[in-house]
Amino acid sequence: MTGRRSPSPDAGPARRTPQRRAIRRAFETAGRPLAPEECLARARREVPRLGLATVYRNIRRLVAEGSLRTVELPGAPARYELPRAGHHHHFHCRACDGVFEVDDCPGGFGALAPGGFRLEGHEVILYGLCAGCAP
Amino acid sequence: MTGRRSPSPDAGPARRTPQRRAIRRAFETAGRPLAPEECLARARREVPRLGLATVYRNIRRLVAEGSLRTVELPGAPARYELPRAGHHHHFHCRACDGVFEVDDCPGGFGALAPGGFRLEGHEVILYGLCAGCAP
DNA sequence: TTGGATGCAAACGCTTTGCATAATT
DNA sequence: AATTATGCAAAGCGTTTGCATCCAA
Repeated sequence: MTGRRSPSPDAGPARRTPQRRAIRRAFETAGRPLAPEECLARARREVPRLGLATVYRNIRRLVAEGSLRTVELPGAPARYELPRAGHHHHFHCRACDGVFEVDDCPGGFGALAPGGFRLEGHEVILYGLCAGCAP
Repeated sequence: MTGRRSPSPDAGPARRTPQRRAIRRAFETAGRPLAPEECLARARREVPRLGLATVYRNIRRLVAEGSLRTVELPGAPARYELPRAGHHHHFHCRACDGVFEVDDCPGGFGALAPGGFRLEGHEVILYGLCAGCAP
């Protein structure tokens, strides 16, 4: 046996708490990837005393469980989204800072990698103005 | 007139210091984008007492001058590279964490943006193993 | 009752800034 | 001599962790 009990991490089966419900609901109702702070703001509508640390802990757990997926962005805090069907990318609005799903992928990356490099994956991020911010 | 003298920022014409020389040389000899810490390590070979803050300040100034370009990456500290000719993207090695230039671009992003969105730019990051790390 | 979950605050890693000192022009 | 540049340490920002308390099972 390990001999050393888990330090404090949320290891066992998840318990049903109002915080968890509110956090999960924030993602379900957003319809787009959320940053932790955005998730906090939304979830606080249900649980006003909710703390940011709780949001981070739950996001981490949901990601580990596969109920949430991490969306890493260049030069911006990560967003988190509910897992969707196919391979897709994201659009980052320069005005409202919102992130939106983009269903498709141009493909054709195989030829880009320099000789001797092994290509294992890719990321595409589109920038501009979302429908709500475009004039 | 402004009436208030510059707070402390490096505003005037750049002076020639050994630190600056070493920092610029770090990028010139690297042949690939560098993170601030990588730049520090390289520049310290010439100026051992060089401080990290000095590296950050000089990088910021070089970027403002256009002598250096920022390479932002998802979930990783930004790199900085000497400005090259055409539009290009980057390859991020999962093993050594190094970043390398990729000369081409697949294009074809125009069709991806959702309806009503205004596409203004894009970023592509390739992942895998660089020539030095590939088996 | 009991171990996981929460909230608050402190700690962290990366980056920026304040300030006294060192160095360039 | 006048100022900018440097180095160090402290502050900021987003994220994680420690800990006493709270609560679901």
